[in-house]
Amino acid sequence: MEKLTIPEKTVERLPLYLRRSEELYSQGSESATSQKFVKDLPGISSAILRKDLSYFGNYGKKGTGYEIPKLIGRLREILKLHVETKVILVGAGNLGTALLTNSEFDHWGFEITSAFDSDPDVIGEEIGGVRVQSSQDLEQVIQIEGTKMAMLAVPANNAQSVTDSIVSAGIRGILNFTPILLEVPEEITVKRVDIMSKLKELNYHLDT
Amino acid sequence: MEKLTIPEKTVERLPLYLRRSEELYSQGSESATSQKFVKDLPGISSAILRKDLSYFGNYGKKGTGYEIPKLIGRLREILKLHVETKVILVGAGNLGTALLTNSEFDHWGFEITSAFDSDPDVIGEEIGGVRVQSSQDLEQVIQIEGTKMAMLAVPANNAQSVTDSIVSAGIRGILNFTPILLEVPEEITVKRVDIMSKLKELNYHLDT
DNA sequence: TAGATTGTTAATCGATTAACAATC
DNA sequence: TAGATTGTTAATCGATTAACAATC
Repeated sequence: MEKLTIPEKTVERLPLYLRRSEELYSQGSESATSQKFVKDLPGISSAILRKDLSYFGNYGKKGTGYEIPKLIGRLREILKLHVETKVILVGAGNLGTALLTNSEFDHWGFEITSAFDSDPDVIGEEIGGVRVQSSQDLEQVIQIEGTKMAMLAVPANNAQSVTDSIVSAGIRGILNFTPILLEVPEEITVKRVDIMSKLKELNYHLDT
Repeated sequence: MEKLTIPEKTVERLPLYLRRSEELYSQGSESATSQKFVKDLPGISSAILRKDLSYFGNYGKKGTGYEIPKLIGRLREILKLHVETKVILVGAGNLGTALLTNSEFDHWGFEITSAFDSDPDVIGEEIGGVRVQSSQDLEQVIQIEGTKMAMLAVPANNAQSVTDSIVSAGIRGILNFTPILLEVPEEITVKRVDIMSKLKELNYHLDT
């Protein structure tokens, strides 16, 4: 069977399409043309929207456009939002607390199953419905739960050692909120949330 | 005078190069070849590093590579880290607090000059050396300070109205931490910190 | 000098856009 | 049917890579 590979750029745009669909729907639109759809999505043309969607099937109606509720359903399927993916959080400081109390995870098919911290004052606290556990139990809990994804919101100086530990316990994907460039085996995927780089790009654009 | 435009992708990689340079330096390296430099920078080849750097001048030495301290200095110049750029923060909740107590801003040439919130319990508090002001004073403070950049860490339902207000007060670049797709005039630049999209991409890679 | 690596050119690759036949 | 827009092809554009002359 031939496996069609979806371009990386397309994968990156899909969540944006879902957000935009939900926005249009909440504004009362039942359908939208590709033109109307990409209005206010900077850098995305109607042609690219049509091409991106066409990788997954024929969702539009020639002459009229796309039915929003149907599109939302399809995008939620493609993005597998009906399956709950377990994620752990390491580091329950201010940022960790913001993540634990963020209601978006649920909407996007994620469940933060456990949170960890090394501060005795924080261990045992319940934040956003999750009880914070000791970092000492990290590896054990990952192995028991079988969790494959982790968010890393610890201080920079702990980032690499925590990474080594969660990777050896079975974590395969890491969302890294620290400024550290983590070293991991090549089969492990790391994505960074890099605020400073984003700010610098913004700054660069304002100057240009 | 001809203005050489730097590719967007190159601009995005520069902060990463600075981080990697500082990492190498802190590990005791005084110099590095392009090969050694891009080790552990996934998706970046030595050729692309050399090409990116060559847009700004000849920083390497043929036969030996790049001198790290010199490279750090050059990158800090290119990225204009010697100039302090003023940024305001709107929303001093958990995420806002994490930003206010993040020491990276200073290192990257940013100063959070003011923070705003609408919660009376938070207004007047000092967080990370910045006193939280009332959102009612937002426009006035922006105009007096002449700030051009803002970070938006407010609840989703306030995001668009706060945006309208800061844009009318003179803000030209926004780093958006909310899930809302902001509508702004086309001369205003918005960048998003989109955690759910990053998690979804990560998730997609683990499945594939 | 001999060995090594940069800076740069030309070739390749992939993604975006323009354009239009198919069709609702 | 007439008008409009999708889905898709071919052309364009831009970014990455391979390769090597220049040179430290």
